[in-house]
Amino acid sequence: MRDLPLTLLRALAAVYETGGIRPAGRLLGIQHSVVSRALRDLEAWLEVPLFENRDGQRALIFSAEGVALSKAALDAMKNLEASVLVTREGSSANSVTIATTPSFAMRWLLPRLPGLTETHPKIEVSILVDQARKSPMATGADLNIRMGAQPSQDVDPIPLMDERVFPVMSPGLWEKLGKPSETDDLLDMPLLHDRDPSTSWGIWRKHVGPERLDVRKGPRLTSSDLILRAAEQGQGVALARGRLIEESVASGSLLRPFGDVELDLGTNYWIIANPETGRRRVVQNVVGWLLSEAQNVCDEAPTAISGEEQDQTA
Amino acid sequence: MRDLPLTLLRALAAVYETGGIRPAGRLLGIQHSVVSRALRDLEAWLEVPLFENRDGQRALIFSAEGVALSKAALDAMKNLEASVLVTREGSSANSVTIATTPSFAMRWLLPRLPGLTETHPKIEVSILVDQARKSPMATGADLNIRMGAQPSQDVDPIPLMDERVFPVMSPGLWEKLGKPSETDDLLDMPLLHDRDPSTSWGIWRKHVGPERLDVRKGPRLTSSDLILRAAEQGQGVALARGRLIEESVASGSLLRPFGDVELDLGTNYWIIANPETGRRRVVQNVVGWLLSEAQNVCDEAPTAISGEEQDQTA
DNA sequence: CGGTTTCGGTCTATCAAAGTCACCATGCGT
DNA sequence: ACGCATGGTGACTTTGATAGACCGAAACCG
Repeated sequence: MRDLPLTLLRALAAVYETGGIRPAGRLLGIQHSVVSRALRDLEAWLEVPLFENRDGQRALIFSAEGVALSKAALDAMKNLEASVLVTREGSSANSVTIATTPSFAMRWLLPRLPGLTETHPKIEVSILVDQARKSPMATGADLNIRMGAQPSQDVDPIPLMDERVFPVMSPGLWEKLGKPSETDDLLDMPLLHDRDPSTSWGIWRKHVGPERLDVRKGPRLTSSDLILRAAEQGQGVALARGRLIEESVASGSLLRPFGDVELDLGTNYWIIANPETGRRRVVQNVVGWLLSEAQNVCDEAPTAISGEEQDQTA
Repeated sequence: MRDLPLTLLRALAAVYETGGIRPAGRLLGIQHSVVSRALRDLEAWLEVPLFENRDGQRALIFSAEGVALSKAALDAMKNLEASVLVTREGSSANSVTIATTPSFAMRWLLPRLPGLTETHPKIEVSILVDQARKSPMATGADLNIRMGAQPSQDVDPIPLMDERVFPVMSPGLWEKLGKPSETDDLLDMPLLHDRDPSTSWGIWRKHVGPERLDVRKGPRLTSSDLILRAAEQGQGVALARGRLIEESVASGSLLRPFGDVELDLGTNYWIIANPETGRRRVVQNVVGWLLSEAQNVCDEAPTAISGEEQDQTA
């Protein structure tokens, strides 16, 4: 611990994140020469080459060790960053920090936040977006919302809501492709792929078909949110989580070419409360609100919307 | 990321780990004054108090935020440290890094390592001890050995071996207590408790009894290894994992007061291979060796020991 | 009670690490 | 050919981490 060259590792993390030395310098707000020197010093200190072509003039290539260490360094930096944020914002008695994935935060949580402010005006919510590469509570957030099958480990998760997936595409692309309406038409469509295994075309093909579907063709993006954006821009068909695209379907930026054909994932969203802070009153209030929000949309109940907004929607 | 005061956070982590400013200074190999200033600067930068009694002269008390941030900082430092170690040692083609818990490394893996060196002389094994607070492969180790129920998440674990737990104690304590032999005698014994839920007396009472057993009395130690050491020193009865105390029972430093009464946990040790490096030949060799070692002791076969050592044991 | 050791806080001066700046060669689009 | 991106390098500057000495307070011990 005492000898860890933290600044050098930070530089490495920045290089890994941005993919270059000058961009890393910009990210860190320092000169690129410092980053360059940092990499050299780090390699000298480790006595292990982190790059393949350190001498060449063109874009650098990470070695296997370089990738591994960079990932770890970036991870550590992100963790620290998140923890610092939580420490800063979580000091108030009425503040609740929720950690979740970018896509869920963007597509489900953020649109509903105003409702929480109305119900509990005093609660200050901080949303912490992470990649869930750490164990659930490592960030120190009060609540953690995770997607996927039940996390079996030590924690006991609260089921938030179920999920189903189905293909979606932009209206523009739909018309361009001749308004397809049968799942067999997927064969001729550009597919958009996700890293999330529960929204993989392989599962869809297995349960719905068509069997001849080639699940390898098409671009493979790293974030569900990116996938949906690509779909909205008409770049292809995405297998979407129903919960995350309610708004896009309602506003017409995405449509379901195959009607109600969908694949049920069962309960797929879980709340994991921080064992240390999760029992606080405010936190429990937020949990209750989350559960009620999930209910509202799960069972129809468009009439269950609180009165104020009806003027605008009407 | 660019503004993270890494050295200050490292100082905080050291203070958290050692419990004091001067000790932290010793740990880091710097003056205590530096640590003191670091804490002050960090609090000023965060605008959040990390300690209750920063002005007082006596041992400092962490605030809630202080504990949370310190944990995160220490965690990040440990991760970085481990990754650096892996990067340094893992650069050879014949090196395999195994990450596991302190107790498993100490009680099962280390004693068997010489055998691996005999079977595969060229393989260089590095053992990385961690606390598993991170997601399985965050350290970059080639193999990860975990205890507990099957880790359901994205990874697909290889079952290593099963486990059973039973009470053990030192021969000295056993005689002192009048050589008890019935599980009901547990009522009058000092119990040693573990953080590991699968070796908690609560589970034992539920499946074996006695029902009146008070599972709260007795010291609560943080590491399985500590528990076993305490038991060997006659400080009480520990609920031990059978796999980890074979040597102690064989050498007579621990005994099983209740004979064969035990609680089966089923498959409880898992190997998780690093998806990036786990397919390397050497790594697969080590996996094979681990599995065969687990077999050797699982089904009797004391005769399966390779010949050399029989002289000494006879 | 005084002696000793430990604790943490604070101050100043110092020195190396981290950073700025300027310049170079290279490759890639136009 | 030109502009603009990429990295690499060397000389200079600044700032932050650090050593070292000193202080007061508390605990321990005879």
